[in-house]
Amino acid sequence: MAFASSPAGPEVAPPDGRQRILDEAAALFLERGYAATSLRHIAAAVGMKAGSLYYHFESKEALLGEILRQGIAVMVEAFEAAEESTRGEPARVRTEAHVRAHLAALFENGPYTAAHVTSFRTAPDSVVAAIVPERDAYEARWTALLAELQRSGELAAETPIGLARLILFGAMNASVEWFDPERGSLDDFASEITRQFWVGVSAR
Amino acid sequence: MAFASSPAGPEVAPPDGRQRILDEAAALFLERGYAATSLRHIAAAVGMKAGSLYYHFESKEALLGEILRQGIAVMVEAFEAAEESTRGEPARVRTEAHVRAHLAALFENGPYTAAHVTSFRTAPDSVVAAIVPERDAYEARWTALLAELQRSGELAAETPIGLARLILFGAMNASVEWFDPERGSLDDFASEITRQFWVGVSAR
DNA sequence: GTCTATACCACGATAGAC
DNA sequence: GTCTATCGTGGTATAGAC
Repeated sequence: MAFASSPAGPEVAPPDGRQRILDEAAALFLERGYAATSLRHIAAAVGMKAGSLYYHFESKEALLGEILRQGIAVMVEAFEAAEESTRGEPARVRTEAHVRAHLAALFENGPYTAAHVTSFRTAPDSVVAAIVPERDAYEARWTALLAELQRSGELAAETPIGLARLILFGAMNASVEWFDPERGSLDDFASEITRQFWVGVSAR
Repeated sequence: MAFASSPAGPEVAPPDGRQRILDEAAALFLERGYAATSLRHIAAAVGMKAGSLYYHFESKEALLGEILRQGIAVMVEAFEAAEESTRGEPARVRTEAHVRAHLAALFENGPYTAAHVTSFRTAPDSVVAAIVPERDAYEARWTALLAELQRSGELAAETPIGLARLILFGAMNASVEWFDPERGSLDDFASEITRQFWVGVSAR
């Protein structure tokens, strides 16, 4: 309804052409994996023939590269929004906001971030090499956040930041394998993962 | 040396035939993914031709199925060893032993468990269906362990067991993407992941 | 138990019409 | 911007010699 009754704005128009292909390809890469998804399959999902894809992308690898990059962009955007909305808040509140933002990137803002997380490890070397710097930059933001919380004395001084980030990322990213946003609340999930990360599971 | 100087026993002999193929295939599936690994590639790693693989396996999918099953078997064995060696110990000690056992399955007992973890999500439906019961059984053991620790009052009563298990599994399994057993100590890693799971990262 | 040879198919990619 | 048609390659799988 919003689309039919509102003037055609770039933010509500259904994606077409290039972006439409990326949307369908990201969803298929997420569901079946990059290597198992053929260009004919992607083209069929978009409603065109395989050869036509080459008007928009120079190769299947280039298509994957673009998806991986957009997956990072979505994460970075979510991170920055969490930064701004929680400046000056206590460490645990900020952490939960960032966890919620990362989960939103995985489950609420299109298939790009989830496709990135599931496809990165086995992506062709040349594709990986091109996006490693952007990935590192995102990870560095998290490391900086945790270091800041540690400096403020709210995060335990003995906790190794690098390992803590990897453990938290692991817990969050692995949820693409089992979390279904239709059946569970992302807010509740973000809250619980933050609670376990922050104070653990022991009775005290 | 152990091999050359000791009588040929089944436990030290290098694998041959069927198991040798499984070893190489599991390593390749782990490294490059199932769909991206061809039978010709596997055969070359073993030192034979692709057609010869069909003497040992009826299809590529059957080969994957066997690898996924062995991946579970390795986890189950490690779990049971941890059970027996820590009966009656405090909750945190038992938890750490089981975390260490799961990590050993991932990094020290061949590529089967790691290949399972990385290949399961995008494995063909028929292959997945056949091993789901065994997977569920392994997960049920962990759920039972955590429930027992909760009944004993050492694990917080308000912690949802199912979610705690998924978060812990996520943190452990995701480490196949970054942990290198040649560079880091698995004992230290198991200890730190258990500490974070158990008491969290907050300064208190 | 492994080989050679090959069938058959789907893949990524290109050329040129429209 | 999408189509049809096709190229060359490499995929899984099979048959039969050794």
